[in-house]
Amino acid sequence: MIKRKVNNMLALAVLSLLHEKPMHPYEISATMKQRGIPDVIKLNNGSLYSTVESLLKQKWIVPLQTEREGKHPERTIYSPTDAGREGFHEWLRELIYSPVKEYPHFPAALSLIGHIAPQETIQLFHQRIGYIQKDIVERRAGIELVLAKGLARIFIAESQFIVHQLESELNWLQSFVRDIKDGSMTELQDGEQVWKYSVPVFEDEL
Amino acid sequence: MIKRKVNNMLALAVLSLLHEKPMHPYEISATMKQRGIPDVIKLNNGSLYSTVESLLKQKWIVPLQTEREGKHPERTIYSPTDAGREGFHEWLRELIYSPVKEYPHFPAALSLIGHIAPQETIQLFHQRIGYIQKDIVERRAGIELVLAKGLARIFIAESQFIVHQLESELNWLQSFVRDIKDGSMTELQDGEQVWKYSVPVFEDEL
DNA sequence: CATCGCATAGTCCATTTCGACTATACGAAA
DNA sequence: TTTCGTATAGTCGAAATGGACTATGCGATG
Repeated sequence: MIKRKVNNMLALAVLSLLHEKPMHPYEISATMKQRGIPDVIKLNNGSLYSTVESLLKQKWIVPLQTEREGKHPERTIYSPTDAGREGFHEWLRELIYSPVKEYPHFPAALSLIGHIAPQETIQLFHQRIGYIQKDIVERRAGIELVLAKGLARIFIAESQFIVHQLESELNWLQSFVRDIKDGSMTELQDGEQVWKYSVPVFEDEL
Repeated sequence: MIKRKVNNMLALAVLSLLHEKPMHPYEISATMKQRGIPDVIKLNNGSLYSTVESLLKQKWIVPLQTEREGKHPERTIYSPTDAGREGFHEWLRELIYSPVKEYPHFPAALSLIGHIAPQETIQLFHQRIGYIQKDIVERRAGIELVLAKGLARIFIAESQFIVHQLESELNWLQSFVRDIKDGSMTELQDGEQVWKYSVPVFEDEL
């Protein structure tokens, strides 16, 4: 995995938009919102302007012109350089073919699940299941809407992927709840259901 | 979703360890490595010390004593406060029941897949499939090893979840490749396979 | 006709994060 | 005996991030 200087997804999105047409940062931001990019790439003002700054430093974009309208602040319109276009494509390819190490919160929390009693765990899982189900329904509706407008399937690849992964998570959550309930992971201690070998500390103490 | 002051997973892991026994930061780091925590929570030196600093500021931990050995730097041993223990449990519960908005790289890249030609996309997907398959095999082996040592299933919940999600991704990748190959998403243009409605820019230009 | 809210366009700065660096101790190899 | 690698324990500074803030224009609404 190459060590990239500019290495945040927002920069990738910026490049992809400038690829289409030169814009000033605010227009970039507006266009992103309109296209729903903030659903998959975190967007906020501060980061955007500082990202544009780094792209500039790396010479992946150049200011094309600056203009002003009324007494609004000056707007600088940027355009990608050849290096920027190439860098964008290579980066995008790499993101597709090579999985990146990431640290989602849920598995991290799962690794500490021993700190929560089995019965409460079941409750918490049920709540999560509810949220995920709702999310799936909403995303599916969004997909239907887009397809109804006649847009090509290529534009909803990411949504379909996300829904697919959510469904998979749902299945896992439900099967884990079943496993807790059937008692293979717990035992009775002083009239309470506890995990077998509850928390790592017990190993040290034995 | 509550706005937490200390809000990085490393802090959660620190609390979970101090929960077991007071330690100095270096011992925390070493214990984490030994337990494989860096697989699910990003660990690096700088972050660890600054995380401990914030936990201290929030009064979730307190220095218990400081000692020194030879001419090594002084070691400060920390212990969780009552607020720390409570905060830890509440935080952990919340992470289980409530899905957090996250921004994994792959869906972000997928949303820009229109910038890559269908044939190359197939190639890139095949590479990714290879990496994922390898990852699954390795993780499965790791799980077998842990179970062989007689550790309870509760300790590998996160690994099983991750493998489950990887398998799901694998299925999606393979089905997407099939969809590209069967031609429903592409069309012939000047003798080349291109996406139907290749890149958003074309819409504007029509 | 005043003002309320939203769109426009961006700045500022406190934290966080990350990686490189410092510096000692200590056993094994050359 | 020097030197090399590794473990111990942590510091430092550049860069990224996030959110609050500034300031104007402009249409709708009471």
